Amino acid sequence: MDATGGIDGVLDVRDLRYFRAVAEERNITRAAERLGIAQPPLSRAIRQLERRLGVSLLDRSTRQVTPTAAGLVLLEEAVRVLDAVSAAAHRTRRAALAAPVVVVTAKPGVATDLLRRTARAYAAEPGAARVEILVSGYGEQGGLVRDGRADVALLGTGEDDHGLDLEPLTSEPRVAALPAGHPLADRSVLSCRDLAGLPFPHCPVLPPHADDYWSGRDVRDEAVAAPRPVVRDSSQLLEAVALGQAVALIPASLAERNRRDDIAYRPVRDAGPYTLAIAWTSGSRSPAIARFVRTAIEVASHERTSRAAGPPSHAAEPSSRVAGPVASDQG
Amino acid sequence: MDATGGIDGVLDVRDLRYFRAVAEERNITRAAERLGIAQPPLSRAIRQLERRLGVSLLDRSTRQVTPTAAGLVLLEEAVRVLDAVSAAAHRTRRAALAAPVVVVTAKPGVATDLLRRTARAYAAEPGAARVEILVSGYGEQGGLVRDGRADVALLGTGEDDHGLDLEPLTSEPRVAALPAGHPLADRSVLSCRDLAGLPFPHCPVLPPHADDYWSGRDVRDEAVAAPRPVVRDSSQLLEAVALGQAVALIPASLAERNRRDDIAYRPVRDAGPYTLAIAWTSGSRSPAIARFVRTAIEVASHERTSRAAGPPSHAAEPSSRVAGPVASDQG
DNA sequence: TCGCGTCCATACCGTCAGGGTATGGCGTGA
DNA sequence: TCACGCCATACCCTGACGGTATGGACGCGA
Repeated sequence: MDATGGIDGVLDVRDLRYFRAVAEERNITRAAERLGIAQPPLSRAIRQLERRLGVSLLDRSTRQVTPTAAGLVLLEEAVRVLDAVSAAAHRTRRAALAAPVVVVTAKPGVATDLLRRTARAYAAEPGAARVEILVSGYGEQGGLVRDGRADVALLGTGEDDHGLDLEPLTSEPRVAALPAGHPLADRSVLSCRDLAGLPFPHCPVLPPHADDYWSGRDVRDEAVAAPRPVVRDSSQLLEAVALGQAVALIPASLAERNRRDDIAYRPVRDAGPYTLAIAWTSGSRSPAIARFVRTAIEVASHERTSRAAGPPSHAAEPSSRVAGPVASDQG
Repeated sequence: MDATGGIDGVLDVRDLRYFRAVAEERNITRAAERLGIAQPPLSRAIRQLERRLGVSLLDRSTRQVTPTAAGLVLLEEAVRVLDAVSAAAHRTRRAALAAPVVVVTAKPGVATDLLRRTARAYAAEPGAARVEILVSGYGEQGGLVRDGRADVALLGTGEDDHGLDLEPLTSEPRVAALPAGHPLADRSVLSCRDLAGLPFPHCPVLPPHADDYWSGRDVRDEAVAAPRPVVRDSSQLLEAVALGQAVALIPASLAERNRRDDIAYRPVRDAGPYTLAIAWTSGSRSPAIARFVRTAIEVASHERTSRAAGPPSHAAEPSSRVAGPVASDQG
């Protein structure tokens, strides 16, 4: 039970920070300067880590180090741990504040209206915590909740929602945004096949495989040779489209609010809808968060029923997921 | 940016292990011997942790230490982190094995049949990983997946499933198990109200509030003065009932397989069903796990359709949850 | 009320892990 | 073939962490 190593002390936050840097940079020297330490201690730390785990984590060819299969697993787990550690510090500090605070976030443009209305409705409830709204860029929401900087986020389902509990709020069709002169703009309706291979924008904070969010499908298999512009919010996205650098699948409401001559919006027959959901830390036991989530669901449901003129396909089905915020809410 | 403290190095696995022990034991001396260190270093470590976080974590009355509100938050987060760290080590080591392995677990009695059939169907698929079946006691399944000792678990929904992705497989009614001579055994059908205040068994590995699993409702509010027998598996549970120490809500199939004179089973009108689900690490990207989950869903669905004589309420609705195992399965 | 026991905090000390600097080895590309 | 880039090894030093000894506060029982 010692040669193979117990599980208790083999991994440390420091080890995981170090290994993450190396596995991501694929270069020990660069990783060392990213970490602010010298290269030799980092080399040694990684080797010690491999010895303690009894597992080879890196293939060390002379020009670069590449993670082994086990190394890739550890990288994924390391991100999870580091998020959890950061969350622990953030949430503990927030819990120590004199007045309770709920930090909510959403990307600007798509979801901030709903978020503001929810925050207002929540603030009107008796015993509500102070609400702090954090504006964030594309694809940042999931990370903000996971590492504890935010308690609750509004994000599109499938965006970056693993490890979070979520409840759908609203759903709307997605349309293709094309540069005005684009050949496809001549057609009145498109399908996902038409869009294959076109340059979809790239969101810098998401892992590469998450890019299927913008394309409505999985782009991992395809050799995406086309240069992919980097965007951080909807105005950058639309600008990239207008300049002919990209096409994108965007929520219909975003298109409606941004009618312009240099962009053509076209329905896409088989594109999945854009579903906006509220997300929070999986298994959170905070009454304030549970209360806020419930308020958001109510606000969204009221808005659906009040503007009942809209097509019924715009309504999100309530999730059948069993786990909700489990806090009993008598505070 | 230094007085308030950054987030980077304030928390360490060691700190969280230490704090967890203290917060759970509510006694530094006992926590120290549980950790296998002397008391003074532990005292110092906790104080340093408080200083680094800038947060008071413990109320130190003279006879015992009790966690503050922030301390309770940190305790919850610490458990999460420690599970994730343990999972990182376990999964990395498992990923380094020559032949890929999927470790699956279920409690004995209720779910092992389905698990075995799923394992057999999975093993027949091309390129399947080796399946290792881990038997576990009541309420252990969630923890086993969270800390990485298992990859996949079959468990009842609501049991201990936070932080896991899950997909319902089968659903069946729950019945009350009563000692043969119990007054309620005279009635042919019961309701949850009848059972309020009765001694439901206690599962040692679950946190106290999770006991509502056995009672079908939330027992946190009630002053449960009745002594609660501790059970670890279904035979212990039934024994406790037969001895008159407990009553329990159990899946109907378990009752059918354990007909005996000293226990009376009675339907409970408003008790929620027992839903068996397959659970895996939220956001897991392993093709083998995704494949196993899919096989389990197919096996369960085949069994539902094949014995179509059963009442339709026994069929679990497929979850509308968007996130499934995200791996593209071409391996 | 006194004394004892329990429990947490402080003081002091030794060890070793972790970080820094210097340097070597190796492969690649010009 | 030379120079550069990159990783590994050798060596030193600082400081963090754990142990022992001890003090102080509070509660309880005689």
